[in-house]
Amino acid sequence: MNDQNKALFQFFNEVAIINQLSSAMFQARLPDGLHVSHFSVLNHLVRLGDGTTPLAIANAFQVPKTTMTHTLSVLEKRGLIRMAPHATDGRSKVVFLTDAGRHTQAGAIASMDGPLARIALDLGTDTLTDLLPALEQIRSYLDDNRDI
Amino acid sequence: MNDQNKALFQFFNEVAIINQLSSAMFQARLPDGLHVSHFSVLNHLVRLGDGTTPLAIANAFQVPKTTMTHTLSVLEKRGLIRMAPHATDGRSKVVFLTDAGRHTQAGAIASMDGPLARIALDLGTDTLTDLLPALEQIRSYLDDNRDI
DNA sequence: TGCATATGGTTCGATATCGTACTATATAGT
DNA sequence: ACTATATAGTACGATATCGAACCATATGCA
Repeated sequence: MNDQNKALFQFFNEVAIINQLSSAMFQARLPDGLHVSHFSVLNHLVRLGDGTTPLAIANAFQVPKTTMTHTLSVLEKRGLIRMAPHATDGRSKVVFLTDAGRHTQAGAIASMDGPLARIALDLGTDTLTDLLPALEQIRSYLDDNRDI
Repeated sequence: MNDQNKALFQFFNEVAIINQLSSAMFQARLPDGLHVSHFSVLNHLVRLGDGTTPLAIANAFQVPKTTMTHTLSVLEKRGLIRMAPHATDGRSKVVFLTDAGRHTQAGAIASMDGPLARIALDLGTDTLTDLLPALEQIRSYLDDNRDI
């Protein structure tokens, strides 16, 4: 492997470690048995709107649909979402947030305010946000080239 | 949550998605039942040297020691590493790569050469490597502030 | 219309990850 | 030396993730 590829490899390695550490940080703030993956779905529904199908959510997170079936069943058992049959497609379902789900999401977001503010203070907001355009470009490229 | 924190939140979100996509890419290149986490340990031992303890490896990857016990047992069953008692500490063990382990790591690295070269071609190497200093700084900060 | 194929979702089995509790050995303080 | 505490590793149980197989409904096409 040449130096160029070594550097690329290191890039993905750094990304993996940052993800590991930041996930642990978020996890520690979530209520009892709520996993980061559960919160992510709640957050997705709040930000982009509910009423979408399980498969659409699975695709948005790049996880197999079986994983999303499991995640949604946990959220439903906890009363944070509600599933209804799809209006026009008999095979499909639609997912709605409950009041409890919105409340849980808001609480979780609020609990992360402190740590994020501290990071901004210590590192400077720009240290992270300056990277956003490039990261979005890379994410979009990888998303469009999953068969690479 | 203010705009600053929203941007920080988005940064970690992009990192998570890139990690998800790149892990899937690596995973697809690994031989049969070898998981990314297994390869990562092999790679760590090759790059930083073997003869270290399970706990040291667990700390390096920020995973619980129970997870590393499991990962190492898989690698040992496959004959990719070998475990020996620690020379001076009776509680501890040391981990060594086998020839098969070195061979597997080299093969996996080689198989990623193609995809990495293609990414370099499509995005430009600098698009990714220019971010490395900032990412290292962020990773190092998070690593030093795990209690945040 | 009828049949082949595609799609949305679940079930099931295998494995990864992780927390709690436990064992064995080391170290510190008296 | 003795005891209390700390540390390295494992056993076990719970949950997350994922692939393969399956069922039900939709869609395309003759």
